[in-house]
Formats: sequence, C-alpha cells, structure tokens
Amino acid sequence: MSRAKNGQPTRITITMKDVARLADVSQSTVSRVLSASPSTAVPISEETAQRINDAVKQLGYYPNLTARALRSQKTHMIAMMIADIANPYYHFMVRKVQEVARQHNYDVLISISNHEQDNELHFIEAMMRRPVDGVILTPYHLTDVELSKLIERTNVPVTVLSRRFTSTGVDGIYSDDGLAVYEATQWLIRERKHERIAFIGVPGTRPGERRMQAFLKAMKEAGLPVPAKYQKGGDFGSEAGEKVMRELMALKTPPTAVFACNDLMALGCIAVAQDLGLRVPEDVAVMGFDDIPEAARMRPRLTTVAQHPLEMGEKLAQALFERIEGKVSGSARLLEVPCKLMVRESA
Amino acid sequence: MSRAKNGQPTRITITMKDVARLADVSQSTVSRVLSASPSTAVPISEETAQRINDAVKQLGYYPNLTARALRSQKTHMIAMMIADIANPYYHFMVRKVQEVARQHNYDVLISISNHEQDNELHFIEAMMRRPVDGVILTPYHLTDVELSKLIERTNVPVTVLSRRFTSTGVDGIYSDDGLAVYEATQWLIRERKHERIAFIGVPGTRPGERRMQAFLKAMKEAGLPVPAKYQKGGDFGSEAGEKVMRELMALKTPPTAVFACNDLMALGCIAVAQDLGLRVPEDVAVMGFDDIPEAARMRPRLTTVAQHPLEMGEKLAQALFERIEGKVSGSARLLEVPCKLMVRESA
DNA sequence: CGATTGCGTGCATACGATTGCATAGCCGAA
DNA sequence: TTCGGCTATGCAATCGTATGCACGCAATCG
Repeated sequence: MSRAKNGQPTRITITMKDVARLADVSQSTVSRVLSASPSTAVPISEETAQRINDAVKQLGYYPNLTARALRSQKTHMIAMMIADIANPYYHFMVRKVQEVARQHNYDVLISISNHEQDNELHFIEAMMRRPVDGVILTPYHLTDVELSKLIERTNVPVTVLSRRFTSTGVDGIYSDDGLAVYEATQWLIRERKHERIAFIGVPGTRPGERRMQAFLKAMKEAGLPVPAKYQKGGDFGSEAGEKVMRELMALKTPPTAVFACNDLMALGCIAVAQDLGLRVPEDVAVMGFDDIPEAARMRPRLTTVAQHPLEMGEKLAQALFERIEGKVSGSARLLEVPCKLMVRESA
Repeated sequence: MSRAKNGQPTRITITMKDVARLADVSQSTVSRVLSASPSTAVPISEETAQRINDAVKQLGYYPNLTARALRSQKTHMIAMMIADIANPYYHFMVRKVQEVARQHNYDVLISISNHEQDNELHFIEAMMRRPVDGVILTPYHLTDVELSKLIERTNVPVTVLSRRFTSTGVDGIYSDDGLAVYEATQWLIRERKHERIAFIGVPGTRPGERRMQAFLKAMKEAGLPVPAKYQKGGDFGSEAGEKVMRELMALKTPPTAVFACNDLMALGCIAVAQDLGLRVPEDVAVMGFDDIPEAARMRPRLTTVAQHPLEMGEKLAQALFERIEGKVSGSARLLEVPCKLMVRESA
C-alpha cells in the first residue's frame, strides 16, 4: 500500500513494491517473474518465483497497465474509428476486431465518426495525445496529408477500410464494390430482362459515386439509356430511399427495377412500393447493396450484394497485428475481399 | 527529441522537455502553462506563457496522456461494456455516452460481452489492470460480489444499466419494463379485445423472465387463462421468433395475438405469419418490445413498447461524470426512465 | 530603510513499471 | 588456492508528466 502525502484518503493501490516486500525480494525480481517470456533470458530460481506468485495471489495484485505502457512504450490498446454504429456492416467488423484484439491481449478504444469530418479530425488529434499500438479506421473525409501526419508523428501501424492511401504506407482492405455493382447490373439486365432501371447513389461520397458510375457503365455497355430522372441521390438512410422511390413511381414511365446503392435505402423503396400496393418484384424489382441481416429477415427477402464484413474485420485486424508484432514491415499492402450477389426475392 | 540508447531507430517523440528547451524555461513551467486551469493557483507571466505556446506550436507538441495518467491518476478514459453491438438499443446508448464523454474530453473504451459470462468476467479483470476513471456496464450475469470487487479494488465510479446492485453503491438506470409489459398486455385485452394471447420470453435472463411474469399477472387479473402452450421461450433472436411462431400457428387453437418480449423476435413472428399467408394484425396480432428503428420501417409497422436508450445513455453517462468530477458522492442512486407504448399497425 | 509579502520560476521527487548493469555466491579448472 | 564463469538477484535509471517546496526579486509596509 502506498500512501498519499496530502490529506486525501489513503490510496489502496497494490503495487509491485508490495508484492516484493511480502515475498522478500526486490521489485525488479517481481517484474522479471511476472513478465517472464521465453525470450527474456533472465533466470529466476523456481523457489523465489513460487514465493512471488504466492504473494501476488495473496495480495490480489494486478499490474498497472498505464505504468507498464509508459515504461515499455506498448499500450496494449488499439484504436478503431468507425463511421456509423447503426450500420450492421460495422457490427461484424467491430466484433471481429475485438475478438482478434482479445486473442492478442489487447483492448479496443472505439470512436464513432457519424461520417462527420470534424469527428474524424478529432480522432486523429486524440491519437496524437493518447499512445496506442495500432489504429484501424474507416475514413470518409480524411486526406492523405492528415493520415500521413498521424503515421509520421505517432509511428503507429494503421490499417484502413479503403482502397485509397496506398501512398501513405498503410495497409488497406476493400471490396470491389464497383465491380460488384457492374456485375449485378448485368445480372438485372441479362437474367431478369430489365431495361428501365433506376439507380440511387449518394453524391459526395466515394462509394456512392463509384457505384453509380459502375451502374452507368454496365447500362451503357448494354445499350440501355438511363434518363436523368432515373439517376437519383440519397444519403444512405431509409427515409431517403422512401422519398426517392415515391418520386420514381410518380413518373409517367417508372422504372421496372430500382438499384439502391445500399440496403437501407432499398428498404425504404420496398416500404413505399408496399404502401402503393405494388408487388415486389413483379411490379417493380428492388436491389440493394450490403446484405444487412434485415435483408434476409424481411418479406420479400431482399436481393442484394453481400460484402463480407467479418472477413474484412479479420483481415484488417490481422494485418494490423502483423505490423504491431513486427512480423511484417514492408510497404503498404492492399487486400481485396470479393463481393457476392445474393439472389433472393425482391429482384 | 529524446534518443534511444540502444541501436534502435531514434524515437521521434516530442516531450515537454523539448518544448522547455526551445522556450528556455524549465519543464515544470511548461507543464504549468499547459495544464493551466482557473483553479490551479500558480501564476505565470503572460510573456513566458506566450513563449511556451509558440514553442508548442512550432514543435507540434502533444501531451502524452499515458504519462499524464500515471502521474495524475486520471486517465481521461471511461470503459463501457455492452451486451450486443447488433442490438439497436445499444447504438443510441453508445452514441450518447460517447457524446457526453467527448464533451468532458474523455475517450471511451468499449467492450462487447455478447451476453456471455466469460466476457463479462474478462471485462472486470481488464478493468483491474487498466485504470480508467469510470465504468458503464450492462450486466447480465455479473453478481454483486464481482461488482463489489471491482469497485473496492479500483475505487472507480460505476453506473449500470440495471435495477439490481443497489447494495454495491453504484448508480443504476433502468426502465420499468415489467410495468410496461403489464400495461401493454392490458391494452391488448381492453382496447384490442384479445383473449388468447401468447407470450415469448427468454428463460434464464432477468428481463425475459420479468416480462413474462408481468404478462402473466395482467392476464390473471383479467381472468384470462394462459395455457402452457402459449408460454414460449426464445433467445432474443429473430430465428427464435420464427420457430416459436410456427409452433404457435400449428396449434389447434392458435392465439389471436403474440407478444414477443423483444422486437427481433416479433419480426420473426411477422415474417412467419406472412409466409403462412396470415394477415397481421387481422388474423394474428404481433406486439414487440424495444422499438428498434426497423419497427417503424417495416410493413406492417410494428406495434411495440419503446424504451428510451438515448435518454438512458445520457443519464448513465451524466451520473457517471457527476461522480468522476466529485459533484456527487453520496450513496447509490436509482433512476427510472419510463417506457412508452407505440401503437402502430401490427397490433 | 529593513522586514514582509507576493509573484514567477526552477529543483527535485513521485506515479508504477521495465531493464541495463553490477554483484554476490558458487562451482570447476588450472 | 586462485580465478574465470555462471546463476540469481539487487541497484538505479528511465518512460513523460504533475506538483510540493524553495528561492529570487520587486513591491509594499511599518
């Protein structure tokens, strides 16, 4: 037990010193026994080790990770920034990352950006102050410069959920959503014989625009026109899907299929179709992107494109720990996890 | 810049010492300027303060929170353990807690228990090792003893999402789900004239059993029998809801209403009803509990009981920070946040 | 005009752990 | 017997910051 020297209540922290005293050895010896790794070539006799372990148990001692971090420059924490905690896509990632982290005896500091630039910058700032051993992030607005600053100043391994940032030297995981949308569009055309297809993108976001472009490319290659009124914009939320769907269905010649660039917006589309008494997919087909759990739960079940967040989370975490543990140190790696078309009932 | 003494690459950490050197003052002075709070009664001249701030800017110095934590015994981190990241109920809580934490300049360490006892215990252990300034948790299996141990050893404020633990001296927030279920059942009986109502609880969990009991009480008071076949058990998942619903609808005299003790199971019920060609609520009414976002999004919109996770998260966090900042230090407080019946289309 | 105050700053230590180096005891080899 | 070498342990510095205490100096007071 250590004592506070001022009038404050006596602290009850149990330190190595206490263990040392009880086991009648020096504090360094306690440290050596407790952090004994096969590599640490410091021999300790069986007997004192035993005495120390007994003392630890008797006192209920736990090492103080803050102190350990300060001295060893290893915090045993990683930080993770996700964009949206309500997006099921991230749930799997977070779970998986947490799982991997725990296997490595790491804790996870989580931050949610809500897609806001301010929050992303704040996260970077926070990382400059609070040392962690690794960072995982899903950047929406961050620039190369900002990321570089983080890397350079903290010298910490970073992996990102994005295909950008190859220049900054961070490992990136991504799925080729462009290709997936392209192929899914082809499928709608060839297998489902649709000719009037509308697309809902999200202007101002890279995924949203990338998917829109991929859609347009597939349509163009098939020789199908896409009138401006069929090119819509939303914000990834289901209300946006509802609003857009109402507009589309009010057209003189409405599309026979609607491809929403994420599932939530697709849900909104289906809800409106149902409200209007339209049958899905007979009267209008709806296609989503993400394959959130709800997609398989609802009726009609949503036809969509699955990403594999679990796998991505795992790779993200594993890539990070490979660098943390120094198993990998080369230049940036870019891993792709393929998407998969999930044919169900809505298209 | 400090140097490593071994052959390793020069570390690039910028410390107060560097700032001090550049500003030509002592390290203590830098510390005083940077952590200048109105209460800290240490006067520093305008001029040197300016010099120090310039040096800070020039070097791009950020204080090291690990070191600060070790010295000041304040980590500026709180830890939060939630049960399930896929449950929308927790999303709001997490978001709100994070928001409040950020207002106080705190980071949030998150852990997900997945309802597993092992994970809850692991979390407690982790808290013994890694000092934090406060803990928020949603306990499922934790006992009073385990919580007491945490409090006693770490001497850290704890708030819980639960009505138990009044003895341990932790603040608790809860919503009276029992009462809400009781009243919702009365509503089904009186307003909707149901007499054959089935209930899906979750045996082995307190909320699940509490809600079942409340249901039975309301039925009993109304003089309505609840055959054993109407008392079902699930696991909070939608598949469980589907399975149970199939069993119920296969009965010779199926219930006219099904009350699931959470929304996910209610979703499963509705999906099965739709598969069987039953109209909801005409042929069978379905009632849920939680009011997850999906409830208002789906068709038919789910009639359910809303808890107020945002409000609960806010109170949870605020209660915690009140104690962290020493504004409150009395005995345990127990706050209730009322539930609300959300009448929509499914019942 | 000397003593007292108060302001501004530096010195030194502590927070709890890790780790390089020194050293004490013991053994076998010369 | 003496010395080199190994084993097991202790000493002391260090990580980056916060803070009690001492001290120098100018202003104020008696």
